[in-house]
Amino acid sequence: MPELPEVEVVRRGLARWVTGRRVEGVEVLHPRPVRRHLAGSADLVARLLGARVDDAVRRGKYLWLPLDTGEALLAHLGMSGQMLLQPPDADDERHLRVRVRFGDRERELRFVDQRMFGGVSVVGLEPTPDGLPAGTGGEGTPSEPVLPHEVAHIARDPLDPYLDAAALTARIRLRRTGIKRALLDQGLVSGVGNIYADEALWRARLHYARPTETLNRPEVARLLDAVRAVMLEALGQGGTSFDALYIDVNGDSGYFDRSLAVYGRNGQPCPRCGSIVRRDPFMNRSSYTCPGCQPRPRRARW
DNA sequence: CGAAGCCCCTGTTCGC
DNA sequence: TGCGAACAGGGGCTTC
Repeated sequence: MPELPEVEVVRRGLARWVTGRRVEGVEVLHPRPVRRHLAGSADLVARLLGARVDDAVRRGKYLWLPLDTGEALLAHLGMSGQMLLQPPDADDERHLRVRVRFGDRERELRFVDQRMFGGVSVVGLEPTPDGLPAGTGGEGTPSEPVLPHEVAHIARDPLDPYLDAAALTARIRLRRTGIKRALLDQGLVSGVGNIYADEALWRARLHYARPTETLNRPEVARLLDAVRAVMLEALGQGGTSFDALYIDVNGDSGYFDRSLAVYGRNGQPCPRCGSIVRRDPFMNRSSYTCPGCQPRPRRARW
């Protein structure tokens, strides 16, 4: 799925366009992507009609549009979700699931999702436990200190200015698991998926199966710096796109895939030491490592 | 509480 | 060419 940088690219595109616009029409074309809206699609439509969008906010891979009704349109892109801003006369996409029309008729918001792991719902907002802004919003302005209940269990992400890095480091070191599993745990730190986990581990020269309790504080700090750095670089290049499944609100691909050191580069040389990158099965997925830079620890855990 | 496995979907690619 | 298996960037839920 799109990970943090890709979702942030989408958030920025939405913030620029939909903020201040009022919903005039909503069409749900498939029930599955609205399954998390338990009251049903008719209720979802009713709550959106006439509402004005006030912002676009993101925490980790979750994205929501606060409305002037006090609720928010919550979205998760899952593995293949897209938020597109299209001219209303553009042909419907093959996997178009939800359409939101605005008063001005210039563009409409389309939720497109092939695999339908993602979805949208209309949710209430509640105060953040710490009273701090919930995540990344606006045009450089902090978001309001409220977030959807559905996002309350999601930790702050590496690009969140209010992330407590010292506390996160301590929590990681208290875990009893492999470091990559910890990185992928959205309740510990959010926004990191398979691609950026592998890239950050490579940059920090750590193997994915390093037991968390064997990492010292500087090692964890180095890893978190690497996560931040790789995400910022990806953001600067519009995110990572392997195919047409991840694109921004205008349908354009990012090009960070050209900068990936190990992810998806099985059999190719490590850009740092030349060793051949390997792919290992990991949690029903894959992990890519450089055997030279990231030797497997004697005591491995995953 | 934390850790780990299962499952939800569709489409493409790969190997036989 | 045909077909089944493997695989694809996630996360909620259940169980232990």
